[in-house]
Amino acid sequence: MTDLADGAAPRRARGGTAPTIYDVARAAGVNPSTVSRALSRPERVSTATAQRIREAAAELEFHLNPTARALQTGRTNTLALMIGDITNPVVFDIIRGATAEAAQHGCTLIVTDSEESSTREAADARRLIPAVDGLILAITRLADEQIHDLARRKPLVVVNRDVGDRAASVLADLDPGIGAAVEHLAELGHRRLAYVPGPVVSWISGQRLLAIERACARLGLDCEAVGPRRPTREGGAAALDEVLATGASAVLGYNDMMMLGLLEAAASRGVRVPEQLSVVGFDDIFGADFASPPLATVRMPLALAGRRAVRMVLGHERAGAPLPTEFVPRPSAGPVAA
Amino acid sequence: MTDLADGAAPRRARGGTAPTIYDVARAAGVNPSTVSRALSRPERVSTATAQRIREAAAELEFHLNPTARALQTGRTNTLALMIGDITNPVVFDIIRGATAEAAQHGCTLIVTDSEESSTREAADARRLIPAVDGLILAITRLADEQIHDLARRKPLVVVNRDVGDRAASVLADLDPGIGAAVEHLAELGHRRLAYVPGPVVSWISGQRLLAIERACARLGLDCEAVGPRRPTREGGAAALDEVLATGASAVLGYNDMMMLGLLEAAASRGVRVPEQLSVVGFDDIFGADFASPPLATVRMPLALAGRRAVRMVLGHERAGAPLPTEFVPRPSAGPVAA
DNA sequence: TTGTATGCGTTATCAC
DNA sequence: GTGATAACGCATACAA
Repeated sequence: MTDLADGAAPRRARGGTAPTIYDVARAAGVNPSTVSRALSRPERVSTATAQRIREAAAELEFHLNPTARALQTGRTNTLALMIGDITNPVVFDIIRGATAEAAQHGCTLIVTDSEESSTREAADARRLIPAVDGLILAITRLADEQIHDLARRKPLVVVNRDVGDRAASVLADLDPGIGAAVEHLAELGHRRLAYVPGPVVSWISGQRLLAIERACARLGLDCEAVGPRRPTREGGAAALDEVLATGASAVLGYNDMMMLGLLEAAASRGVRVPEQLSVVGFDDIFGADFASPPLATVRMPLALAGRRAVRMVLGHERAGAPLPTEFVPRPSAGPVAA
Repeated sequence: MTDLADGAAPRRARGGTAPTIYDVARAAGVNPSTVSRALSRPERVSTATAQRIREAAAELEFHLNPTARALQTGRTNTLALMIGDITNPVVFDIIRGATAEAAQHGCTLIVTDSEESSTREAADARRLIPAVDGLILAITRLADEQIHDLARRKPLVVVNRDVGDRAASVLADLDPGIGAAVEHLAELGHRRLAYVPGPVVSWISGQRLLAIERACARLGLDCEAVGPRRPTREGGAAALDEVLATGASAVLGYNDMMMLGLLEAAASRGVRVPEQLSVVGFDDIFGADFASPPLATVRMPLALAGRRAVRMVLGHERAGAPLPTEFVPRPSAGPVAA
């Protein structure tokens, strides 16, 4: 079978470098191309030689060189997950779902953080695109046209943003979650709502407002949007005054981060939640459940979105129905004061 | 932009495939090897031809194929950052620091999540190691020997764990932060502390206890460790009874996640913090500052740790002094009841 | 079923 | 300073 090695260590045909299929071929007494077949297309090789080759490979601790394979096949088994701002807790679940799904397909995931810079995001995309089989964009700052250009070169999926029919996207159906949230507020006696938008350029922020307005129209509530804010705790805190000025008894915010900030501002200024103001966020990020008071929120299945994005970019799934959102009632949404 | 060859679009020498240095060479009227030099080693080419080549490359929208380059040079300009559990918020600062530093060096970062499985971590490492220039292990579940094996094949840095002199690591100096925390508790009148360890296998958990014991010895306090727990909110919540049973007036936990859980358990059971029990965590994760009450904690500069890990694995920095930790006082640590 | 020959796109080693 | 040519390690038509 194998020559006697002079130790427990696998014998390396050549110095410190990793063994190649040539080394395996020599050890197994076959041609290198047979080794390649045995490892990539086992069904095209007799079971006997396949067995011999596997043993030789194991003995040598051989592993296919992914770079060489990629150069030949054009496929890298690698996906890029481009994150606009990795400090945003919503991406945690997306990353987790995506890495898990990618692993199931034998794919590795490259995660980039653009630190909110569209310039950097564009540069990373250009650099990465020849080295990956597909791109997933989460919280992208790129313009629709830039996204379309990328999508012409490699499979591309955008999470949580509709960029038209020239690029695929994983979207959420906001109505179930937002509908339930507004219904809940209506049942608690609220009649007048405020919405704190995120960045004006955010497509999803606009969608959230539209869904809120649909629900309000259906249930006969008023809704007023205040000035847009940065999607941060500071932005939410800064919005408190304006929200109170609207006379609304409940506020919905672009995301949890902002409402967490608004909650802090309310506490430090003696505005009681939910007695004086009910608060509802979006995303159900880490911390929403143990904020004080715990933050009611509308969430979408982000890990599922990450998984679906991977399946779509790999061509294993076509764009399906939007993912359902869900309302999570918590103490920050309470009855309107008598 | 259109794909029409005779439009304003860059002319593609061949069909849909990306242009190569051969295409650039033909367009610039030079040899392919000169193109390669002009792009990788501009100083070895006359400025005139370099200029011509750059123009031709730009015209063709040419980009070096990183796969082919990697096959030839053996360098991929890629690092793997292997995360033991990506749901742990501490890793996000590490990821952020590492991605930023890697970007500065023109390196891309592959992030993996082992989902707490050492088997999977080992498999990912074996699969990735031929495709990267180095490995960074954060929250690794691998045994020291496995780590040493990997370190023999590629540069490797472990974050927050000492694996001896056979692999590099980025460590924290726990004494400043823990010393300040214990001093703070002592000044508040505490005399008896409890420590809730994380997993018994966790090297860093043991280190934290040792540092606490050093500080207690110095300041004349008592410290008792209770049974180890899972490093989760559930684990921390489950430890509450045992902590109270020790008679300690203050508890330090392996990490913030656990102490956040303990805080919740205390609230739901009517144990007032800090009046009946002061609580101190580790890591200063997202949410620690707005928990109720806000959680005092000891933090290390995790983003800096990520940056340093990248520099070390790239060979740009040798292991330096441990990174300093810092105590962050917050209301969960208060005066001992009279 | 297996072996032969060639190409993937780049860099490296020579010549010139 | 530039050109020709051989690797890098694998996959794949094609021949046997």
